[in-house]
This record gives sequence, C-alpha cells and structure tokens, in this order.
Amino acid sequence: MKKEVTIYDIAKRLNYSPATISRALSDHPAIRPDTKVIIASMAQEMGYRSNTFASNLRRQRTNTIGVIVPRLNSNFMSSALAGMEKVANETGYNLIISQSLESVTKEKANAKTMYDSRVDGLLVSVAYDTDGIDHFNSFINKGIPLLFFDRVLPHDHCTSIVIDNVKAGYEATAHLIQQGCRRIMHVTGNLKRNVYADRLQGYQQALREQGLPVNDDLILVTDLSQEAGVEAVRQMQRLKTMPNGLFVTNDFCAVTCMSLLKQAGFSIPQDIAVVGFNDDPVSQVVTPDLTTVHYPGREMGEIAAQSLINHLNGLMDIQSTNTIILRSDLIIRHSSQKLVEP
Amino acid sequence: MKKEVTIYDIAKRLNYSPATISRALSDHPAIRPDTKVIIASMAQEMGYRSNTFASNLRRQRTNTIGVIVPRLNSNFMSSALAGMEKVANETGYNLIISQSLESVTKEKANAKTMYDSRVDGLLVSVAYDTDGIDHFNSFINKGIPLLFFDRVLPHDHCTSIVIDNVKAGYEATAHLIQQGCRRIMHVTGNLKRNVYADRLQGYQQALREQGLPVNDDLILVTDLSQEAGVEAVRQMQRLKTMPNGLFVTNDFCAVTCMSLLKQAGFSIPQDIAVVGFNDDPVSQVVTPDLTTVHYPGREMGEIAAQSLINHLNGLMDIQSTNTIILRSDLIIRHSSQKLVEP
DNA sequence: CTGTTAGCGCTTTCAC
DNA sequence: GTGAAAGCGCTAACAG
Repeated sequence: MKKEVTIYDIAKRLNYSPATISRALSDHPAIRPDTKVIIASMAQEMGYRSNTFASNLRRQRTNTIGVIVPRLNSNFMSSALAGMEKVANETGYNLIISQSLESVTKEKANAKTMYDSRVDGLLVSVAYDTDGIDHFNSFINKGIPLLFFDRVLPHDHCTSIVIDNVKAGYEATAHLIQQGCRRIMHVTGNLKRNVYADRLQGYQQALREQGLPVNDDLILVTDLSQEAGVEAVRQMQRLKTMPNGLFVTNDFCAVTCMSLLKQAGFSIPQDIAVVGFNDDPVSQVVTPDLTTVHYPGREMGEIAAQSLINHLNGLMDIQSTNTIILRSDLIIRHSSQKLVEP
Repeated sequence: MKKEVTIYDIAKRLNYSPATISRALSDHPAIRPDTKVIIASMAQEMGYRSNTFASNLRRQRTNTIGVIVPRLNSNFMSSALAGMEKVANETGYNLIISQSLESVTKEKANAKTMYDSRVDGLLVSVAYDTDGIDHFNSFINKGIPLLFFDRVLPHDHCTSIVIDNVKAGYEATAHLIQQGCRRIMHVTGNLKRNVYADRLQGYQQALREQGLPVNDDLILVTDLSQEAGVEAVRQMQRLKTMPNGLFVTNDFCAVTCMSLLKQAGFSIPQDIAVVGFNDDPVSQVVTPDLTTVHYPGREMGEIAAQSLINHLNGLMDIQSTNTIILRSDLIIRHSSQKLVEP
C-alpha cells in the first residue's frame, strides 16, 4: 500500500501553499485560470485523488445519499435505482442502498444505519407494514432532507414522488368494464400504503361511474406474493358467481392468477379478463399478454434523486410539502404481435 | 442543525480523557468493564453518534465495501445483495452498490468511482462484454481486495465464488435426454463469461456421454433478453428438423420461448421439453412449470461478503487464489401440485 | 487501567 | 490572487 498523494505534496512540488491547491482543485473563482490548469495537470500527473474523509470531516457533510427500498428484485425498482445512480454520479454523490425486505423492523434498522452513516439525505419507499414515520424523526429533527417515492408517507416536511394511482386504478378498471366485465375482482396490497389505497379508490370510482355495484367480497387484500395469487384464485372459485374481470395491482401476482385460472379451465380473456400493474417484463411472457399499467421507474428515480440534491444545494425549500406526480399509462399488448416483426 | 456530541463532550461530562471514551466505545480490552458501561450509557443519553469520517481519516480505511453487478432486477441478484447486506451490517461495513447495466464502459466508470470512494474492498460480477481486468488494476496494485462472484474473471490474486456451472449444465441436459429428447437446442449468453461457457461444456458433455451428436446449429449465443427468446424460436423453426428439447440458461428467456412455442402450436413438454436456469419465480407462473436450476443467491452473497471481510481482517491470505464452489440443484416442479395444497 | 499528545488531509477565515 | 494557521473528531503511540 503505497502512500497517497496529498495536496501538500502537490503544493511542495509546485511551490504553492496547500490552500491554493485546494482552491484550484475545487475550482474556486479567486484563482487564476492558468494556475488552475497547472495545478490540475500536476495533480493528474502525480496520481492525486482527493480524500473524501478529510473533506467530509472538515465540511461536515458526506456527499452520500441513502436509499431504503422494500426489495430490489423488480423491474421497477432496479430502473428507479439506475435513475438515481445516474443523477448521483453526475452530481458527485454516492448512493448507499438497502432493502427493508418489506419489514418495518428492518426498515428501522436501516434508517438508523443511514443516520449513523450521516447521509446528507434519504430516499425512501416504505415497507408493507410501516406505520408512521417515527423512525425517521431523527432525520427530520436534524433537518436532513427526506424524500419518499412510490410508497409514500404523508408528512409536512417531506416531498413525495408518485404516479397518479387513483387514475391508474380507474383506468385499469374502466378497461375491464369496457371489455364487458361486470363483476370485477380486485386483488391488492396493504391499504396502509398509498399506492394500494389509491388504486382501490380508482377501482371503486370506475365501478360507480358505470353504475356497477361495489362488492366487498370482490376486494382482496394480500401481500401480492405468488402464494397470494393462489389464495386469490381459490377465493374466486368459492364465490357463488365467478367474477369475469380481475384487476391485480402487481404483475407477478396477476400472472400467477392467470396461470392458475387457465389450469382450472377458464379461458382468458373470454371467461375472465385480467389487468396487472407495473409493466413488468413478466407481463409479456404469458398468453395472452397481460394488460398492465406502465410504471416510469427510471424517471421516478431520476426525479427523486434530483429533487433531493436540489434540496441539499438549497435550490429548493426543504419545508415545502410538494408532491410530484408522474404520468403513467395503461398498456395493452397483443400477443399475436410478438412474432409478426419483420 | 444542532451541533453533534463528540467524545470530548462525553469526556468532559464524565471527567475522563477523550482517549478513554474512544477506547471504551470501541470495546478496547484495557478498559474496566464497569467504566465501559458508564461511558456507553452516557453516550447513549447524550445522543452521541460516532463520526465515521474522523475515524476513517485517522484509521485510513473506510469500512465500506463496493459492489458492482450487471443488473439488480433478478431474483438471484437481489437475494445475493440481501445476503451481502446482512453480513456487512453484522460486521459494521457499509455497502455501495452500482449497476454496470451489462456494459464494460459503465463498469469501468463504476470501478473508478469505487476507487475514488476508497472502498476497503470490492465485490464484482462482470458485465456481458467485459474483456480482461485492466480496469481493476488500480485495486490490485494497491492491494485492495477484489472478489468476483457468479460471473468471474480468472486472476491470480482474486478469490472467486461460483456454482458448478459445468455440472449444472450437464444435469439440465441429462434431464432432457432422460425425457426422451434427442435434438436439444441450447440458448445461452456470451461465451466470454464463465457461467455460459461452463454450462455449454456441461451440455456438450452430457450429449457425448449419451452418444448424441453435438450440433453447432443447435447452439445459439444471445444476450438472453426476451427479444433473444423471440429470435431463438424463429431460428428453431428455420431448422429442417425441429428440436424436441430446449435448454436456455436464463428463466426469463426460457419462459419467453415457451410462450412463443405454445403460440406456434407446439405442446410442452410433449413436442418440446424446456429447461431454464436460475430458479426465478417466473419459472412458476407458466404452464407447465419450467424445470430450472436452483441458484443459491443469498448464500452466495453472504459467502462473498464474508470472504472479503475475512481478507480485510487479515484472517485470510489475500494472495491465495481460491475458488469457492457452491452447490446448486436441478429443480423439477409440477404445476399440478400448485392447487393441491390443503 | 487511564491520560497526553500528535496528527490523519482538507477547508476556510483572516490577512496581505 | 495567494498564504498562514486553526481546527473538523477521532485514534494510537507512548507514558505513567
């Protein structure tokens, strides 16, 4: 382990003071452009890399953003993270990512770790069973910006980034009604979470507008796992009248349902039409293709990171409670198209 | 932003020297157990949190591990990361995760960022088109431990963690042969990558052992995307004789193939049997269920992180080139079982 | 067992 | 435009 080059080494070599080197390297206006060039190239030549810790220690900030998400294994989340990573890289921030695995307990632990790591800001999409924001209070009290995306928690001092889940739920349901469905089952997640509560609201609104009854027996709250899909189909078969439409707020679970329904002898969409949510690639590998709602993951990640960084740079008022709503659209694909490319 | 409590504050309050506080807090053996307790509880009471930067600056290490992976959006990768996170948390390390998105260029940029962030060690699964390890030389030269997992690069100074891909490829193929398949198509990824090269070798070995011809027309190298699945099926239909077995080294792509084959009127597994790879949940949502090879993601993540940390703690020789091979098994599921639970 | 002391490498007033 | 100097908070010799 050879020792590192410091600004002192550069200073000595160039007969400048360390202060000048520091300023030049951080592009301070009070340094002559030509000396900046000289210093930069010498730094390069000597293989200098700045010591973030010394800098952090001195400046009392870490240039690090924490991210807490329920899980990484969805197309949406990995796109969102790619978006954040892009913005973070461009602006000189590092990302620390951790999964809550849908558990508040883990989420609390993650929050503490992030706090102890002194992240400059935190991006969060909460777990299924998170109740309240007490575990984020340390951030709020210290004025560390906290921003929620996708699964958000309402709070006066935090920005939230979401899609219009009510509208999306409405459109998904309206699509099924348009296909002739009159009894539409809705399989969704924990209603504590805005995403599921809002979609349910959209579902109900669509039914009402068409004069269809809102039947609580047709609303099933689950964890949206594959097992939940199995359970959902079992429930459906237990009803006196089978539904002829199914709106599941997660593609993976929706696809599981489709598969089981087909096995049980129903044909899709004739006997029962299905709509999913998230535009996950899995929606395209089943027959027929699953109609789903597009989720702008990358965009959401970029905007979340950018907003947080704007906060950090004082370009945005931390106190302002604003909710940013991204556009998302219903996607209807037709399997038959798949093989018809040139 | 209230000012932070430091060990000096605790020292003053308790009439100890800062050194004692520091030692007590890091559980130094030369401090009386009872004073440790006193100090710990006072630290707690005063809301002290240690300043990592000062500590890092002083100790010349970051307690941070970098992770570079191709993509996050697979069940395997998210499990592997959960495993790493667990080990890292338990041992007081932080994780910085970044995606190369299957591009060497991005991988290089990520490596540089990690280097500049002075990670103590690096865990890498390389991109599709990575060629050589030059972009990791800075790590090797500085003696920063570098460990590859899953998609590994052979190198004298690095440990690698893999499954026995040859064996897995062999078993997948043998299974198909046992089902009566004689013409088995193999759809795989870039053969630069050990995982694909090894599985191919297993495939060929199985064929040879059964006296079946190894036909290059039946081997298709792709990027294993869904489009690749479309292309693969097209290729198959172009052959004079349709294969009656298909071994795809990625569940998602395999499932796409199944779907298209069914659309084209083939029945599975009667006309053509399919085996995938990774044990991704997607293998269970199609009919019939896809036979696949289990991938011990979480385990691989834990072992990778643990080995790296052992290196860091000097418990393991950095120079020793060892390859750790994890067990993985062929998984055969039967859809019919799904609904037969109690 | 505990205290003293000297930095780790950088930024930033305050001078000139 | 550039320099001098004082720490940021912590750890690790070295003493005692």
